[in-house]
Amino acid sequence: MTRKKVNLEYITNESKRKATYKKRKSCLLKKANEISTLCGIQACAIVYSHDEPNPEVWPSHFEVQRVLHKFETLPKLEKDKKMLDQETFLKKRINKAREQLIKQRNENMKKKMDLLMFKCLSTGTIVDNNIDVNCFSWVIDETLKEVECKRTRDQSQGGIHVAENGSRTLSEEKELVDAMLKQDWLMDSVHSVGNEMLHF
Amino acid sequence: MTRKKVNLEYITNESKRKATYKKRKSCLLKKANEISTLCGIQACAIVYSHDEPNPEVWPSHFEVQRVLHKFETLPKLEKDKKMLDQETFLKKRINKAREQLIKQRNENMKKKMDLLMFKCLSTGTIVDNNIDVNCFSWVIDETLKEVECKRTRDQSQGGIHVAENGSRTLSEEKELVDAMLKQDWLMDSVHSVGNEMLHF
DNA sequence: TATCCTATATATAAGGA
DNA sequence: TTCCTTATATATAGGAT
Repeated sequence: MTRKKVNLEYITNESKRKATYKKRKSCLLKKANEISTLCGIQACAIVYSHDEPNPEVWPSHFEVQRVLHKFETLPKLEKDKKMLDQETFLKKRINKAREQLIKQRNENMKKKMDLLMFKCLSTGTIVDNNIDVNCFSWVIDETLKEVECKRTRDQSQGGIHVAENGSRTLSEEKELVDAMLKQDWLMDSVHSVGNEMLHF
Repeated sequence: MTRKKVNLEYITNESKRKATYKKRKSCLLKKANEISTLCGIQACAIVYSHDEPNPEVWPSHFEVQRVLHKFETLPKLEKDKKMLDQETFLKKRINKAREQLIKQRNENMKKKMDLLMFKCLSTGTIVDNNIDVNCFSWVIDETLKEVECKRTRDQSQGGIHVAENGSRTLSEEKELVDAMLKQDWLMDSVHSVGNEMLHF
């Protein structure tokens, strides 16, 4: 996921896949070690490689067995509850992503309107006919309020400043949406929620 | 490990520990998902939190059980072999670190000698009495060879160039060694190898 | 193949809101 | 508490060796 943003999908090139496997396995086990030490918890990981019948385990076979035993002896009811873990996990991710998207759309709309407003001010004409007039006038009102507010507070003339808020451009937003729709593991895993994604 | 380089040790502050746990667990499971998808392998992770009797699992309870079953039914002999996994893993890390250290010591020695040599050339006297004369003269010989070689190849005069090879300074090397000795999880886990570390 | 390098993408500790 | 933000530390893809 560097030098090039890699898609989350099976790597067909074998040597590339193996190289990725090695690096990532190493880091994964390191991370497992870190969370276990830092937070003082029990954890284990089991990772199978393609060409070996035996998995690589962390932190040790013995410890894995200990954790597994604990896991296996959970009451059945608890187990059923835990069956939903992945779905819950993914739902959370999706909801978060959706909220971020909405937030950014709003930011972009605001930015677009701001831009349009200043164009109008400088050219004296409406440049774009495809605008939501209500929204546009709302932005203008808000901007006027801000200006008035600032003027009152400062008791000074200061010009109109457009906040540099780091919001994304429209093309960046499009990329974000595309990227989200490509998240197969989100899509495939939670069908009920996945369908909603299409309405983004 | 950002804003401040965090030591790999139990976080005593409870709220901080919980926050770290949540973040890291999320990332760990994400990573598990990624390696599984990218490399098309089976993997699972089980993480216990302090305040919950049930662990968080990835990718699902069902899949975890499938992987576990595969794991549990390994022939006993194979299991014993796998008992050594963590030790093997750590040994590899230690060996790699040791090799890097040796390499850098050599580079530093060479650099030191280079520096000394040019000081001698410019001042006309030996500045440092605590040198390994054999090593020093070897470096001089090597340098002379390089110069001769270059001259022969280029048939041009070109001055003596010291390669900018990015090797570390002596104080940086010391920091590296200190950092290595602080790696508790390396030290504590492999006693037999750990003792050798002290002789670095 | 294995290792090293390095430009980017991610993860994440602190510090607010 | 949970969510954001931001400055840094890590992870890691693609190349070079």
